[in-house]
Amino acid sequence: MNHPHNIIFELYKKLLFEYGPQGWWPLLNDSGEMIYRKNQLQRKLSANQQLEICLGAILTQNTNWKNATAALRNLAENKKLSMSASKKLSQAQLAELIRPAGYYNQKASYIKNFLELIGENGFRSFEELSVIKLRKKLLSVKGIGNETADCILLYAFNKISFVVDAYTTRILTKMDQISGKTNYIQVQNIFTESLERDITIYKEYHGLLVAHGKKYYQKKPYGIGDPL
DNA sequence: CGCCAGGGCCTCA
DNA sequence: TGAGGCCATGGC
Repeated sequence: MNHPHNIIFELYKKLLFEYGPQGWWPLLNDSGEMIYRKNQLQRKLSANQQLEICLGAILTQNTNWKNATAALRNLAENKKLSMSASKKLSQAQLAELIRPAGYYNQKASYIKNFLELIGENGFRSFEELSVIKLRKKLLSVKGIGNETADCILLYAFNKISFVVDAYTTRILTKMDQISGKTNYIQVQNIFTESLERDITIYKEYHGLLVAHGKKYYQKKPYGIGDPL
């Protein structure tokens, strides 16, 4: 296998050494705390957990994860984190529950669109689709763009698709690997072409980039004090 | 007070 | 295709 950007795999190893396994995607426990599953990433998710990941991916769009968590907690406390219960909510009821996540009217609409795609048969009917086909279906939903689709693919459907977020772009820009006009797919390709096709690496790498990004790439100018 | 958070859509070139 | 405006709460 070719590794045109060895620096990408080198960065992964450095981040893993620095921060350790991240256990993404986090899930709510019964006490309403977000749990990162560092030692049981391989365990199969329940349908409700798959749904929680999908809704979390939409709720956290351009939004602090704490705010998205508060919205998910509202849904959980009201027993709405299941396909059947969530589909019974009106868009206005949904918007009220997810209010702390911000953009709540837009996101309520986006979530309704997503639930409509999944339909009555739930996630099972999608699991045999190729990652290409499922990605296209997700992108056809109004409210699901590249990053949200890849989060859902990777973490909810366990399909290999690298997630690129704002931190990823900032970190690679600082490393002179991309420029301001490198688009999403181009950044994603840099990772895909540089890494072995290992879903555990994909899951961990995105979590590690976020951990690193939160520490050094929040304030401008980005990357001040980054030791890597 | 201002800035921004684990984006995406629409409009207009 | 891509730049700019818009969506909104909560933390700091």
